[in-house]
Amino acid sequence: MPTLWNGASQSQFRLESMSTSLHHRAIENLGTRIITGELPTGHIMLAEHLEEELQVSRSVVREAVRVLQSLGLVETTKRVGIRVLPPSRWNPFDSQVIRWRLSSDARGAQLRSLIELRSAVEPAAAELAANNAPAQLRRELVDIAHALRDAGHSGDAQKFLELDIAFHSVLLSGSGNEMFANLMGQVAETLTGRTVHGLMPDHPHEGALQWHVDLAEAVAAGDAATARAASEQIMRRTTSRLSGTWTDQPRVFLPVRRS
Amino acid sequence: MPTLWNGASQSQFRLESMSTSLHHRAIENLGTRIITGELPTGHIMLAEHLEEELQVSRSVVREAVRVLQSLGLVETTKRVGIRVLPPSRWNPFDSQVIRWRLSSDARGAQLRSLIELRSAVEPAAAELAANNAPAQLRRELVDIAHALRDAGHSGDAQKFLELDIAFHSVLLSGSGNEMFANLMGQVAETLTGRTVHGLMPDHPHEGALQWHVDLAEAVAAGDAATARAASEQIMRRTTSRLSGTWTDQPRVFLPVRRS
DNA sequence: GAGTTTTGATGTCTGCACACATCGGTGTCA
DNA sequence: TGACACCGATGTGTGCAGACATCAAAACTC
Repeated sequence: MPTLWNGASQSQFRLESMSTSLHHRAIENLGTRIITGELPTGHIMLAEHLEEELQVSRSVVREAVRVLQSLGLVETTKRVGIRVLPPSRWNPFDSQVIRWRLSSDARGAQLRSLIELRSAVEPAAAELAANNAPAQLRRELVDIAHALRDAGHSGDAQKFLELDIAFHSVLLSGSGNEMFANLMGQVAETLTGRTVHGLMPDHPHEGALQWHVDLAEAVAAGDAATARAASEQIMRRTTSRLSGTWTDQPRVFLPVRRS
Repeated sequence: MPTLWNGASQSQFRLESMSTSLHHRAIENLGTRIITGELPTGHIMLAEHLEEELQVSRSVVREAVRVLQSLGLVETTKRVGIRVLPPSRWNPFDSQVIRWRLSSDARGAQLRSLIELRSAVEPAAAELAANNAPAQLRRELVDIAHALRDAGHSGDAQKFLELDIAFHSVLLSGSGNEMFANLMGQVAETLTGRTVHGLMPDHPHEGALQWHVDLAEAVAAGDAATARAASEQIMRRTTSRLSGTWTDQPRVFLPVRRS
C-alpha cells in the first residue's frame, strides 16, 4: 500500500531517516546496496519490484534510477529491466560514489586511491599556486599554516582538523585549476575520516607542521620548486602513515575499455 | 500539443537529432545551454515552462532536472523553481560536463585543466605501473609503444591517434588506481580533439616517440624512477605544444566553500 | 515587527498508451 | 527429420496527462 511516508512504521524499513526527499533516499538506498555488493554486478531489478520494495511510487523510482544511471551504477534495457553495472563502469570521481565506497568494505582501496591522487595533485597544485595564486590567498595560506602549527602544539584536535582542511582547501583553490579545487571536498572526507577513525596521533609530527609552514611561505614567495618539494614531503608522510589501512586491499586493474 | 515525437517538424526545434531517449536529449540541451552561459548563473526556470519549450512531458523534464541536479548544474526550490548554479558548483570531473565545456567558449580553460591534471597524474601512474602492473599489461605497453613509433614514422595520423590513446589508456589502467584509470576517457577526448582541431604536426616529434618507448620499457623493467621521468618529459612537451590554445583564458580562483 | 494566512511552485502518486528487445512458435527448405 | 529463418506474443522501460500533497516564500493582519 504505497501511501504516505508516515514516520516510524513499516517493518521492511528500507528508506532510512527522514528530512530528505523520497527520491534522494531511494538513490542513497540503492547506491549503497550496489556499492557494498548486496546488489551484485549483473543483478537485474524491475522498476515495479523496486516500487513495492522501497514503498514509493514509479516516479520516485524512475528519477532515482536516472541518477544512478548517470553515475554509471546501472543501465536500463527494455524488456530486461534495470541491470547493475560492474565497478569498472562506476564514476570514481563522483562524490556520492566516493562516500558510499568509504563506508563499505572497499574503504581501504578508496582511501588508497584518494591518497595516490592527492599525492599526485597537491605538489602540482603547490607549484601552480606559487606561480599564479592571487596575493590574498597566499597570505591566507601563511596565516593558516601558522595557526595550524600552533594548534598542533597545543593539542587541540578539533581545531587542528579544521585548519588542516582549510590549508589544503586554500592550496588547491590557489592553483587556479577548478578540477584541483574540486578535490577539496574529497580531501575533507579523508581528513575527517582519519580523525574519526582514530588514526591521528595526539600531537602531530613536528616536521609535518613545519613543512606546512615551509609550503605556505614558498607559495607566498613564488618559489614553485620549494613549494612542490614541501608538498611532496607532506604527502609522503601522509601516505606512509595511512598505508597500513589498505595493506590487504588487492589492486584492481581495470580492463581497457575501447568504445 | 505535446504529442509523439514525429521526426522533422516543429519550428522551435530544440531537442536535436534522434535515436536517444527524450530525457537524454533534454539533459544535453539544458546542460549545453547552462555551460555555454546561455542560461546564466541564477537564472530561474519553471518545470512547466520547460515542458512547452522542449515539447516534452513533465516526467521527462523532471528526470532530466534530477540528473542535472546531481551534476551540480541546477538546484530546485519549492515556490521558486529550477535555479542555475554557478560554475563553482559544477562537478568538473563529470565526463558530460567536460564534454560540454570542451565545446564551449571555455574550451581553452578546460583543456588547460585537463592537461594540468594529466601532467600531475600520468607520472604518478607510470611509477605505480612500474611497481604494480601485471606482466601482460607491461608487455602490451611495450608493444604499443613500438607500434606508435612506427606509425609516427610512417605518418599514419589515424593509426597514430588510436595507438596514442591506447598507450595512455594502458598506462593509466596499469597503475591499479581506478581513479587514474578513469581519466582515460577524458584523455581520449583531449587527444582526439587535438587531431580534429589540426593541432598535430604531420610527423610527431622524434624525441616524444622515443620517450614513449623508454617509458614502456622502464615500466616493463620495473624501473619506477625512469618511468616517471619519461612520463614527465612527455607531459612537458605536450603542455608546451598546447599551451598556445589557452593563453587568453583567465584562471579562476574558486572561493573556498566551507559547508 | 512578529505572527498568521495565502499562494504558487515542486514533490508524489496513479492510470494509460506506446516502443521495442526478447523469446518461442511456426513455417520453409534441405 | 532436422536446421534455420521468420514472425507474432509478451513483458518491460519510456513517455504522457492529470490529480493531490507539501512546503517555503510572500502577502497580510494585528
